[in-house]
Amino acid sequence: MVNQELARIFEEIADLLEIEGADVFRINAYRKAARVIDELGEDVADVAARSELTKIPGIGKGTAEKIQQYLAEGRITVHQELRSKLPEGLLTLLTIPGLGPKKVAALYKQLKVTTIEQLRSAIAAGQVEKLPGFGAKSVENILEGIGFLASSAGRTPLGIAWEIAENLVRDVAAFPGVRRAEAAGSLRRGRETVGDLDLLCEAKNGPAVVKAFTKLPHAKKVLAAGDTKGAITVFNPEGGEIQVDLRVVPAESFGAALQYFTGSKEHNVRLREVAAKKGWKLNEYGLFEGDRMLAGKDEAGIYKKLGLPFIPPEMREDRGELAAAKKLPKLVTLADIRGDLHVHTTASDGRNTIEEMAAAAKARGYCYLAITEHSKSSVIANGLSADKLRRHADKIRAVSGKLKGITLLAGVEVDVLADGTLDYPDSVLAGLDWVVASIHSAQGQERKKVTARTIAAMENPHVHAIGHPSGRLLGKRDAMDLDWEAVFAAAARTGTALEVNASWQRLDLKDVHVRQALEAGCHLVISTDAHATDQLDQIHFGVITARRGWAPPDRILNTWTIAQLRKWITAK
DNA sequence: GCCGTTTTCGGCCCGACTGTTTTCAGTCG
Repeated sequence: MVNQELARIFEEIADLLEIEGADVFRINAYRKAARVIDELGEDVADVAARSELTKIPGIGKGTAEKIQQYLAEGRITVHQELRSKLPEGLLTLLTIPGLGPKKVAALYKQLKVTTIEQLRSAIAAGQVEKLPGFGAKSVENILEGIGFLASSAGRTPLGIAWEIAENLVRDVAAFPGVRRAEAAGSLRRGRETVGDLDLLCEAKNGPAVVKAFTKLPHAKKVLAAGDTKGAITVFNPEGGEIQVDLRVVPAESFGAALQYFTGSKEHNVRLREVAAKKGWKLNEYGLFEGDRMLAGKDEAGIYKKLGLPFIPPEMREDRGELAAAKKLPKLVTLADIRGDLHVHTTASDGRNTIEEMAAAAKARGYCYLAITEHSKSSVIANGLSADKLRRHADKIRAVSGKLKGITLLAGVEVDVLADGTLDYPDSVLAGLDWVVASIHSAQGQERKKVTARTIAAMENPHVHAIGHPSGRLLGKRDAMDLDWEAVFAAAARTGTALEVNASWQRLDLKDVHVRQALEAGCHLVISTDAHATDQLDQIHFGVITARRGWAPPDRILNTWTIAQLRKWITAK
């Protein structure tokens, strides 16, 4: 948790320095430090204990000292000095769309405005409009920005954003003159939440397409409408509105634009550095040597020309993908998945029967499906008694015997109880083909306890995988305070797979933990935890998350044949 | 403030749109 606190403080230092008008590169260095600490797989205190802080890319002597000061004293001098100079409210003003550091500084210095309320009053009194650099229109925009802030849900979960984007891409593709349309941005990279949607389309007449875009019936507001770019907001089921940007580009630049707008911003900066070293320039129109275009029609051509392999969107996070370019792993794809090893039926809290789930899995082309109901302590989820579970297993096997082309595994999702014991005795678990162990209760226990529980479950020879290992629910419930290094080491040692739960509400393990687990030698299983046939589709989000953790197919159990899978189960 | 198959100093990615401006600053991605 200290990682996130430190990241927030570094971000705050960057924001405050920006208001002060400090050197941009110094500001960016703090932002970079914030990001790498936030994404660091392990506890920054452990890295500090090994005196390896400056080995983290983006952490130099200065930030390392500040991290050490924070670990020792719980404060950072520069941060405190900035906070005593600038009121806290300025950071809130900075979150208003359209209001940046320069304008916030002007509002503070000239009108003593430090809160949104004071800003409203100053606007009402006509003071803001008179400030140099402000005017009637900017005042209007600030008021709209305040309104957007109040109605915005913040970042939107990938699963929700995906559906909105699919519909909009279809709309845009249908505009006259549009040859193709695609979603870019963090959605294409598969980030677990997205801030806004970035769409891209190929067309000759930019202004006409932008006009059609801003006239979409579900456009709530029009934020911008230029010759090649439009921005609107649309209804967001998560609450409020979500911003959607559209860029219109010609065919010869489509790949460059797709690359550019897919980001991440940090990945693009690295890529431009590679281009600059060769004396070239890379922008959203293409890769150029002087005026001569070297690439831009498609993304792959740009990477190739720069001497790099095609880097999949999920890897473009500036997490070492350029440095590793010579030996990038071959990432798992949706087509590699041969089965789902965590689903429920009406026997516990699912909505479909064994037969229905099996038919849906077969329709997806799966070779196997594990039915894993809840265990008896999960009363709310209608968990099964040991007797009911035995009879259910018999039924699963009976149904499996009648099916052609797909094998059903009689499994269970057994609760790991608060004391680390499992919800069924070994004798019951021994009679099953596949056992997922999950924590559903006492998730707020201290680190030592939740870690010991998880490890105890893995040490049971009948447990084959740990379900949704962190227990988080995106935006709703925090992850358990696990000692991840200990968990990964135990998973590798005991030969227990860790689940990448594909439900977009969970995405658990998350991307950085997937990568860390793989480095520790763990095996993974991508499962939907589907409670209905249509939820089997969510496997897609699990695959994306695994790809973001650089997962190759051979380390993911459910890309294997059933024979390989059974061999691995027996080995445990 | 970081970083180094050119460097321990001098770089650090690039462009669109808007609004307030008479040529550009601020914001955003």
